[in-house]
Amino acid sequence: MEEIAAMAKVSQTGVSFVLNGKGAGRIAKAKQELILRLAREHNYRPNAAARGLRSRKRYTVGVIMPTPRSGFYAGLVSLLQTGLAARGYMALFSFWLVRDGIKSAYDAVLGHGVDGIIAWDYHACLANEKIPAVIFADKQPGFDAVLPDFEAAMAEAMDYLSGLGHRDFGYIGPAGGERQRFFRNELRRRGLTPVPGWEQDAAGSPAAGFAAMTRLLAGSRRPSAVVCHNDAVASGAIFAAVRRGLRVPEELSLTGFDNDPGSAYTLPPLTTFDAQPELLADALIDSLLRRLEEPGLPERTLRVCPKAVRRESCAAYFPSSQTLEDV
Amino acid sequence: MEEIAAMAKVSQTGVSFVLNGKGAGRIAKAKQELILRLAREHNYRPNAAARGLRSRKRYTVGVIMPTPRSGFYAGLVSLLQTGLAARGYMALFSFWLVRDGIKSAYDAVLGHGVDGIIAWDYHACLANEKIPAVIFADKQPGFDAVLPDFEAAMAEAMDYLSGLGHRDFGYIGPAGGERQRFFRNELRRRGLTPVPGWEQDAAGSPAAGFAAMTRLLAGSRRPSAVVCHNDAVASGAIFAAVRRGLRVPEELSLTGFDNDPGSAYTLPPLTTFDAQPELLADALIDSLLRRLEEPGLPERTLRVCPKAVRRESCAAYFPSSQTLEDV
DNA sequence: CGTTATGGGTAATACGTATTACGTTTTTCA
DNA sequence: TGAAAAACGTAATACGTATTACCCATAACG
Repeated sequence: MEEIAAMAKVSQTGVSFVLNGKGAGRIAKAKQELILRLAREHNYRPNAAARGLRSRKRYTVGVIMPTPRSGFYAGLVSLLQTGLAARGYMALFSFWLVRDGIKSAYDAVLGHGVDGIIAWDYHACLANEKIPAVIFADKQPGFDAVLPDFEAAMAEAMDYLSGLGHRDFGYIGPAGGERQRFFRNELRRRGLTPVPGWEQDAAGSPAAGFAAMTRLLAGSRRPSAVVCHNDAVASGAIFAAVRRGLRVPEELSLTGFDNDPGSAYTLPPLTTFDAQPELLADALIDSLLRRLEEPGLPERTLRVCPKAVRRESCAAYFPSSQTLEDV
Repeated sequence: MEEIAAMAKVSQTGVSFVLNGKGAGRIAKAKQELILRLAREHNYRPNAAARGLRSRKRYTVGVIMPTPRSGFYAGLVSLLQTGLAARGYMALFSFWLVRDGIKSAYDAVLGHGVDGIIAWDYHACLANEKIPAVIFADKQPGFDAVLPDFEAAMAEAMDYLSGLGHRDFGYIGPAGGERQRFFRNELRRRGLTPVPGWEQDAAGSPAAGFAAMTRLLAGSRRPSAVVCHNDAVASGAIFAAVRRGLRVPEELSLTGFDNDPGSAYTLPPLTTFDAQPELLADALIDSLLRRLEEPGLPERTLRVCPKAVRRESCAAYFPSSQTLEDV
């Protein structure tokens, strides 16, 4: 910057003003253009560290989320990065694998200095550090939030399956998770009770889904429809069912969540709920930047309702599926 | 830092020395411990901008890569981030969607100030900016590189299929890409010539694979084995073939690349080549950090050979698959 | 004509850290 | 005992930018 100042025969101050668009009424028009041209030709790039030090804006936001494994999560990562970049911000991702790694994920991001944070689920760190944050898929008083409305989606899934005649429902997904709770609510609303063995624990991978469905099918009776936590789990579950000799969807209906890019090409193609990652990413970015620009704003919670994508993994209730012996 | 200095009754200088482990012989043992304790209790975090400004080390590396869409790429992203974090660095990802977006991807990263760059393919920017870099899947004189050995993997794939009796080979993947070149080399080595229509263009998504296989099968003759650019493409291709009424692998054998987390649960499970993302990520990180620490080192190229994963998508050559009429 | 605005410009400073160059006192050791 | 080394410590400065507080000259205005 000093060099450009010397070449244009002005002070460093002048160059700073011009490059930040505050030259009006301070530096002559002609000189402004000269400076801009020189900066471009020598492709000058302001030193982000110095700028950040002086103005306490880093143009950087931390994104703290679970380790991405599926195409769906990959898409979210890229949407966040590109969306943030489009608004002049850099995304600093920090992934946690297990829940107790969260603290260090926060440390990595905070140690590097960020203007704000996008976080998956709430974590106590957020309260201690007083840093602008928006929380994804969780609501905490005092923080903005973006919530995929899984409750509504679960209701829609169960309504759909009920409409097809199903009454024997299974669930595969993380035990104790939010979606499992919604699943049970829907059972209750229909006057049904959870059947032990028809709910199987599975982290969000195809392998876990495979294992869970295998366990589920080991029982003497089985449900006619299984709701899966996400598409990754569902793909493993379908595989397990088919390998067990079941016809999907004729003998077993399945649904997923997310609308993973691959879920249209499983056999059969998966009926699922598009989480609308573009909307989610937009909502997260907008919520955070809005708060960065205007800190005093009242809390805001945005809800994005997953959109049903009906494909071929659900069929009308098929009586003989009641017991394995019937098949 | 000044505050800690005041509390410990030393100068800021002293605190700086102690916190950077250079207190020996300068600050009394007891005071060192006091300072460390105070820093911990008030959970002091050095200002990264100031530190970066002063010492011209940002502990930051830029990762410039194509937009991740599959689980495989998601894994790579997370491996790079966590691997870098484990060595004290922060990853700044910048994704490009189409090739001409590469420039701005570089700009985003360079504008934020990074110590080094991990880049997918070589790009002219790298030569202009004189910044330490390691290139993935491409070799450029003057730069370190990490190369997945797709040439060897392709040879192994074709040897395997040849061993099963196949001689009519198709290929689905980006036209003009490196892997297509290797595919043709392997054809030539066997005295075969490419059949127009048996090579179909497809970017790396299941949807593209589906479309490509659909086009391929529209011809009057079809290959008995199709090599796919990656698992995402292969999953779409399998789907297209099965929907067309072909039995996989009995009537059509397929292979993929990458060993995507989902590829073990397609129907049938995909025979593929594990790119060994852990090794790749390690190699990239190690290559770059080594150069950051010791700039004068000679160029280094690391090769990682994908490992065959034989599952069920390939079968012995089946004569009647020669023409669609036979089926 | 005196006053005020406007155009054009700079010097000085602060941001928070790491490092260099200096001190002073105490210990070691020949 | 005297000199050198070690222990303990600080003041000053530089990193590159943004901003404040100034300055002077000329134009506009009552």
